[in-house]
Amino acid sequence: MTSTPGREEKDVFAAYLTKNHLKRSEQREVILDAFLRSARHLSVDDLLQLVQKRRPDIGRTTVYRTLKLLQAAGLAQELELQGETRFEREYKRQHHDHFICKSCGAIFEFSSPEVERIQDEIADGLGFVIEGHRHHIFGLCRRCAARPPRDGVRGR
Amino acid sequence: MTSTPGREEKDVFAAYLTKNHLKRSEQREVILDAFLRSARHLSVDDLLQLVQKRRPDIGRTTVYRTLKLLQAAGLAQELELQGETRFEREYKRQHHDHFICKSCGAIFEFSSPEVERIQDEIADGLGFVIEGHRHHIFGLCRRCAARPPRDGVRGR
DNA sequence: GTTCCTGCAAATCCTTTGCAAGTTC
DNA sequence: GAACTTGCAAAGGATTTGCAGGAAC
Repeated sequence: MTSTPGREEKDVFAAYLTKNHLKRSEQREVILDAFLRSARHLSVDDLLQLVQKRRPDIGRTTVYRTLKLLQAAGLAQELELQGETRFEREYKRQHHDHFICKSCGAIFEFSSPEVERIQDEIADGLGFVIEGHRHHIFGLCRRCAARPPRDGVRGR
Repeated sequence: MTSTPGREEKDVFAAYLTKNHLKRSEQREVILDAFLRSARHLSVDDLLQLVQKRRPDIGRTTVYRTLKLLQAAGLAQELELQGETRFEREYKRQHHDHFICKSCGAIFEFSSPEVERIQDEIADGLGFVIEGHRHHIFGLCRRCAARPPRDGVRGR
């Protein structure tokens, strides 16, 4: 019966810290909170900006370090999209993959149990044990496909 | 009727250079040749070493620059595998994706028309125009899955 | 009080760029 | 000779690390 949004993740993080003899801090709380409230797929800079709106004194280094912790705690996942590093929430989220629009930078998520199944079959054939996968499709989203291409437009 | 291995690629490269008012050079030939003879999935360092076996005076910068040309000419493709940048041959190769063994670093290729088809269907549903995709599966290869895990062993 | 955190500056790593000298056309 | 290439050193961008001072336990 969690009520506050992100409550569960915050508990998980607290437990992670305790278990590893680490300490809670104002900074870590602000960073986690910003991460949880944020849109998906943030860059380190995106997150830093969000964080600094509330606490301008929090440094980039701390954001990097906290993101590592969040990953270790299973709350965040790193993504390499078109050469850019991004982070998204991971906790209790269904596995999914990404479409990336090369024109406007929009990111769409999708998932396909069928693809997962085929993957498993192929892996079995090779005797390969799957731990994870990344499946990125890039191209043009509906809007950009409809729109006449404008050079050099590459949003985030 | 090409006979020399890589003959075709070399011709393509020569044509690319001519078409773009670029010049041939000993260095570019050595680098392309090393690239074509090499195993798949080389890092810049791998390639540099191969090249320097024959011509120790060729610099890293030139390898970077030549790889850009090879990509532009459609001969090489860049791959981001587990945070490492690698290059593989692209010319007239069937599209394929990769399994990466996290323990020994081995890379296996696979392809699945079925997965491609499902992808297309999903993209259609979103009105998305696919330009390409990257599908990486990581886990343990047959040998490493059978072997007791040894800490810290992470080959290339 | 001890251990852990934080922010800064400095260090790394990978890749690109400026430039003077050498090559190719 | 004009235009392009090369290798070096320096610059860049992203991320990590050393360290002294500050906070949590």
